[in-house]
Amino acid sequence: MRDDGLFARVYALVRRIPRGRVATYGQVAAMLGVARGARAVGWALRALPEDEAARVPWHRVVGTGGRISPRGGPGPEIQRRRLRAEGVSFRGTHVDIGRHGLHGSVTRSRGASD
DNA sequence: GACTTGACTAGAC
DNA sequence: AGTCTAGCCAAGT
Repeated sequence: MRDDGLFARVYALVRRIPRGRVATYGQVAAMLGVARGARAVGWALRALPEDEAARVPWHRVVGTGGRISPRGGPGPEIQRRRLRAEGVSFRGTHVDIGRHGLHGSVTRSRGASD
């Protein structure tokens, strides 16, 4: 399997998250095959270069329950604003993941044999 | 190969 | 609902 590092895999998956929809770190990790790699996913996004951030909708990735992780910068603020711009409903400080969560839309359309 | 760090998660207070 | 602790995973040093 391509060991391009977890980054490429995370980016590729996050990139195909439909607009107006959000996924959790754990969800992304699970789809990548790393059941408890939620933290690893966060690591990948933390290392997300600006040039990649331009094409990767990192703002569509939130924590469990739709909560936005406090990375200690203007990040959360921008993320929330961007999600809102996509029509995502917010329940206070958390995203209404029950309504915008991935219902299986990100289905990997790659070969059935990965 | 061991230690440290971090955009995580679930459970307890 | 907010805060703390313990457990997990991958990458960096």
